[in-house]
Amino acid sequence: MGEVFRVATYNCNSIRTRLPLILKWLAANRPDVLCLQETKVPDEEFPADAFREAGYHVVFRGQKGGAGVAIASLAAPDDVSFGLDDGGPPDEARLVRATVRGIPVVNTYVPQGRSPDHPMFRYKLEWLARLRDYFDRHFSPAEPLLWCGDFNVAPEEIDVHNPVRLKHHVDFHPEARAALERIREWGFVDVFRRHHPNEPGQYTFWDYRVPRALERNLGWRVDHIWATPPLAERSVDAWIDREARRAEKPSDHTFLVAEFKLPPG
Amino acid sequence: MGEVFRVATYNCNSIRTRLPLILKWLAANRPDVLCLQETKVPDEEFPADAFREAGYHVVFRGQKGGAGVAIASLAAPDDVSFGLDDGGPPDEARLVRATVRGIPVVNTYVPQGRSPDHPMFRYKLEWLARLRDYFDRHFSPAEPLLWCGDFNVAPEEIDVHNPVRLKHHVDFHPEARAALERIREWGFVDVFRRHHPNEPGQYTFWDYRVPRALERNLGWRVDHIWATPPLAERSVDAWIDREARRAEKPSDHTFLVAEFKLPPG
DNA sequence: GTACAGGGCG
DNA sequence: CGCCCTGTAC
Repeated sequence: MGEVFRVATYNCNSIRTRLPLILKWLAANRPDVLCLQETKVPDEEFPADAFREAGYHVVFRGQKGGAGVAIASLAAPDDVSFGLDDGGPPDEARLVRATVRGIPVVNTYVPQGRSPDHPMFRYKLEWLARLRDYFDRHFSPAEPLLWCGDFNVAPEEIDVHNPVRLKHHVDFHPEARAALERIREWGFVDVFRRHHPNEPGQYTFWDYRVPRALERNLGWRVDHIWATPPLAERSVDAWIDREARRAEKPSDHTFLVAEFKLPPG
Repeated sequence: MGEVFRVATYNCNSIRTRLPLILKWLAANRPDVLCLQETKVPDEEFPADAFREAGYHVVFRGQKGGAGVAIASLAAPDDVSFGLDDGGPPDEARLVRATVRGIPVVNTYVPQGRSPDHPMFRYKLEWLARLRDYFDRHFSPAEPLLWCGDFNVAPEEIDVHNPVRLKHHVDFHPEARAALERIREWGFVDVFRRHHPNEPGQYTFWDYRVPRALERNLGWRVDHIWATPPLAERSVDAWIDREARRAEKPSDHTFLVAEFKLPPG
């Protein structure tokens, strides 16, 4: 037989502002794991009690200047750690890792990069290279592993509403896409795309500044759930919950969800 | 015989932040007139629709740098005007006047004065002198008239929690009290005090910066409803609604309410 | 467009 | 303490 394992990722763009929406979504969807990015709170202000009252464990790492990541889970998480551990800047508010029901989950908020000529863009490319190394040092593509989060990269032309005009945007820049491709080659499957091959217009982010971006579907697919092959093969479905982007005070991103059929026990 | 006319005043300290609280209070209390101060919005951002949906007319004058006044009324207002009209700075965001059901209402947000040695304190004293002249030019103490608002003056020792220590505060300064007394002498009755003579500890403002000011009742009575004698004689009750200061996101002030029995018609 | 930080203010 | 503002980031 086997049990369903439901995973979701959401760039909440302030956990303070989005807490009611997240609690409602958790109650309605009850995922085994929810990965959050851009929580934008220092740890002492993270609303951990609200998650516990909703029946979730939660681990998190934030700071004052933005960023911030968290993993909420129905089962208690094991082997929790934060940041890249290669001797470079650990950037702990951008990476949290936890093992839930035996499955290692890495949740990242990849640096956005500001503009192609800004030092932050070099840092983004370097960060993705360091992340590939991180997977290589800690995991094997032959074993189950989940990588979730806001990757700040749209992998393919199909993943942006205007691939020509956006060619030099930091989230669709050839160098950013190549850096992401290096990680995919290490051994990941794009779980959403596995269930929706060649489907255009499937986005997880719509820029607040673009008028009526959601209605006109002028979006980007920059949030992802990727899995190593032994886990990806067990995926049964994946979807984007656009309704959450139509809520009262929505984030500019929305929820991405994937389901896996796990062996019993 | 006769109908009740209920008037309220509230320094909301940002109409944007306080709108939910105000709408709830209006629904529960249904005053004929609500005078608001420190709306802190330019006119194009005043939430007039929300008042209309609550069944209220509303007139208002605001600006970018703070201040801002409004009069909401169940009946349509007549003779609406803004500011002092004596050739000096009109300061329109500090005075709104409207006639409701035949009763002229002047709603003011008197300048606070910053400190006794600051030019703004001289401006405050001058403003109160100009206001006395304004009443003299437009009205007669022999006719009904209401003056409501944040006067930024506690008239008597009984109206502050520590009259000795606060002697030189701009809101209890002898010169400010004298300037207010000049207006009272023109022909006003302090309606709240008429119904609560010699009652200490009756305040409408508690400084945010004083820890647990409300619980310790370290307040000030600086918000007022004053009436000319023919109207004051018809007042039947007046009270301070401290509950609104215990709400979710309260202002540092609270609502002051007065009721009048008007002749039929 | 939305939310942060930091500074001014009462 | 909790508004305003300005500037910055995405």
